[in-house]
Amino acid sequence: MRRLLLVDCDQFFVQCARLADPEGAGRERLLLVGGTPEGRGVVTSASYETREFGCRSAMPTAQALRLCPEATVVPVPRAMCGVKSRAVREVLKTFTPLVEAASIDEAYLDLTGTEALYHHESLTATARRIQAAVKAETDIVVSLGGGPTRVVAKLAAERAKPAGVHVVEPGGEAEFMLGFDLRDIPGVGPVLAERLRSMGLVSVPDAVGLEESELEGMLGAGRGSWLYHRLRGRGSDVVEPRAPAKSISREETFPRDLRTDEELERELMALAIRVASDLRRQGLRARTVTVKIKDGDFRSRTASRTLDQPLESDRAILAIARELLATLRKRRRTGARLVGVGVSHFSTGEEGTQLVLFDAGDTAPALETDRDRRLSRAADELRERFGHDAIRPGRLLGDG
DNA sequence: TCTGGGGTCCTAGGACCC
DNA sequence: TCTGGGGTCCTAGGACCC
Repeated sequence: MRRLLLVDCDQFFVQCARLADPEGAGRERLLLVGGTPEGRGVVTSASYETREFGCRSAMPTAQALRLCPEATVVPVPRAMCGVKSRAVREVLKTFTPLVEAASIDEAYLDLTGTEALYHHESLTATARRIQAAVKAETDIVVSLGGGPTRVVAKLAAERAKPAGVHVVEPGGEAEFMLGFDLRDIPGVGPVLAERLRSMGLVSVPDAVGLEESELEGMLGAGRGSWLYHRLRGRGSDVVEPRAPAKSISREETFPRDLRTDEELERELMALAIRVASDLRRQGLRARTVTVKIKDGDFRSRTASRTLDQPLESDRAILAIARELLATLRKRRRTGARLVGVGVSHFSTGEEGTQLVLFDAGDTAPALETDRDRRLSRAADELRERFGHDAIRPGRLLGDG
């Protein structure tokens, strides 16, 4: 039986916004982070005070403002969020080497085997010391949940908020789970929750009496068995460092739907260049390029292409992206609210070079040449020295 | 008043190879 | 000449998380 903790920052973006601007956002009790009053953005984090009015994260900001007209809206303080996220993680690492950053504001800790080190204090006592240390060293308020599995630790942290600690003792998982709705279980989203509700199942007690085979019959073997164990607080208890990223993508929702191919291509270019430069900054090349479009009616479509040769240059990645956008637009040409570009199937720069060497005898022309790569790297250097606006797309792409 | 941006994982069908 | 099964890769879509 493992001893896991989930450390979760309370209203993380709100805390960061207040720390970033003590005289402004720092004085606002009714604070919404993310989006704008007029635009299409949503709330990333709503202060506890605005939640009294019904404001929630992921809610359109305009809607949140109608619920709470006195609220102040500020943009996500990205830099401060990065600084505080890393700072919190550093504090956590002083308690155990087994720290898994699950997201920007959450981390799992495995304290199994630290009992002697911590003089056999309770997990609750350790959690309180961690909470105090994080506050003292980073000024960030966290809540902690403890339990033998990740799902139990996660739900315990929800129960602990705000600024609390809740530890579920070994053997107490099943009973603890009875206090939740199915929708609260991580992995049960809106779609599955609605499907369960249509079968008369809303809370954990509604479903916990069903046999595993019954749930499998209702949801399919995989999901049914998965849910059967989740209902009892069973699941993974593995805490390990996050694997390296598998994809990089950038997307943008426009203030108004774009109707023409020309407008969309212009946005696509900016996004492709951002993706490509982020890719190079991480020393990677990518074999797959994906373009995503979300039409005005919210239908989302993707097109992707995987190549033998891994790419890193602005020119090559944009060329593929353009082709994919044309495919999507040919299939359905209607107003688009969003376009996005992503890359995946990474190799490191070194591996990429190897592959290109092997392909040297191939008759197919290389999609990306050394000249493309040199141009892109030169653009990276200019950006580094003079800022993002120093580069004009024409020059950057080598056709100017 | 509609509904962000950055990710991960899963599924399912078809191509292709052995 | 007809038949098949398994494994892997690719593509598209979608659920889900924070």
